[in-house]
Amino acid sequence: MPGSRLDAIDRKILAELQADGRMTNVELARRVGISAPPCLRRVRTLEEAGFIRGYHADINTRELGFEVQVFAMVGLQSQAEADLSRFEARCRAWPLVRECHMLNGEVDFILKCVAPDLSTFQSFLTEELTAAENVASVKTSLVIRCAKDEPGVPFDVLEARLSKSA
Amino acid sequence: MPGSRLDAIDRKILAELQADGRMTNVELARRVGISAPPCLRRVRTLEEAGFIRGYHADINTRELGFEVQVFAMVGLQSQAEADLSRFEARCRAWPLVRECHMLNGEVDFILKCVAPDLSTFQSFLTEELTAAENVASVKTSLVIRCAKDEPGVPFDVLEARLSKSA
DNA sequence: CCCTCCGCGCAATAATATTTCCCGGCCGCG
DNA sequence: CGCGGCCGGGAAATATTATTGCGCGGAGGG
Repeated sequence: MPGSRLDAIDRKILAELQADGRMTNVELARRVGISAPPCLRRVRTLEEAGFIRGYHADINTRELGFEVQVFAMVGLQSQAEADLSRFEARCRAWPLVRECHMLNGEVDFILKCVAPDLSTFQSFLTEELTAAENVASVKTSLVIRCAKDEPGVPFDVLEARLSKSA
Repeated sequence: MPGSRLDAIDRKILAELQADGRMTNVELARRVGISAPPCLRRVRTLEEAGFIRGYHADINTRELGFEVQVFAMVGLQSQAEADLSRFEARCRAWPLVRECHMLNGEVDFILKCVAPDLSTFQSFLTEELTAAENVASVKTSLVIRCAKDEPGVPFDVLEARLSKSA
C-alpha cells in the first residue's frame, strides 16, 4: 500500500506542514514528539522523496483583482494522445488557466480559470480557448461562491484506513 | 481597483511567497530589493490584511494513497438559500470533498473529491452524496490525469494589467 | 551473544528572525 | 516658507532557529 513506507511520525509531519507550511522546525518537532534534528532530517527526506512537492503561500486571489473564477468543460475533436498532449501544453501556457484535468465521460477536460473581470475571460474564451486547434466544444460555468477550498490530503481518513488494516 | 493599495514591492513579495512559501525573509528581501526588517513588516501587514491566507505544504496526494480524484457535478432540488447553505455545510464536513464551488448554469455545485480507491469513492457517492437531503442529481467524472495544477494568482497577468492602466 | 546499522538526542555553531532605534523624505498646517 | 507629525527604510543588537557532528541505544542478523 502506498504511504506505508511512512511511519506515524512522518504522516504527522506531513499533516502539520500541510496545515501550516511555515511552522518552524522546533515547533514541528515538538508537535510530533521528537527532537529537532531528526525532525528536520525527516522533512528533508520527505521533500526529496517527493511526498512534499513544495511550499506555497495561499494568496487571496479575489483581493488581488481576480474576481472571476470559471470552470470550463472542454471537448476535443481528436482524443489521440498527440492531440491530447498538444492541448495540455496549451493549457500550461495560458496563465488564466490554473488547473487542467483530463476526465473520463462525455467531457475530455475540465479547466479552472481565473480572470480580473468577465470581459477578460470572455476574450480569452472566444479568442483563445474556443478558437484553439482541435477544440470541439466548451461549456463554462461561473463560480458564484466557494464553500470549501482545501486542496490536499485528508489525513484523518488516511489514519483511519491504516488503523483498520492493522 | 482592488490590488492597487499594493505597490510593486508588495506584489513581488506575494509572487515570491506564492512560488516558495518557505523562503527566508532575508532571501525574500534580497529578491524584492529592500532590507529585511521592512520586508518582514510588509509580509506581516499582507498577512493581517488577508492578502496572504496562510502557508501550506503541497503534499503528493497520490503517493499517500489517494489514487482517485473525481469531479462531481451536483444538482439540488431546492435552490433556496437555506438549502444551499445546508448542502455547503455538509460538503465542509465530508473529508473526501476537498473543494465545493457553487456555479451558475444547469449544475448547482461542482465538488472536487479524493479517495484511496474507487470502491471507497463509490461508497461515498451512493451512501453519502447521492443520498443526502435535497440532492437531485449527481454526475461524476474521474480524473484520468492532471496536466496543470497551480492554484493561485497569475502575477504576470496582474502586472501586465497594471502597467497598461498606468 | 556480539556485531552492525539505523535513528534518536545532545551540544556547539552558523544562520536567521525579530526587535529597537535612528534617519531622511513627504505632506498638511501654521 | 518653516515646522512637525508620519511613514518607510536601514543598521545594530538580541533572541530564536537551523544545521552539523558525535555518541548512545535498540532492532535485526549472523
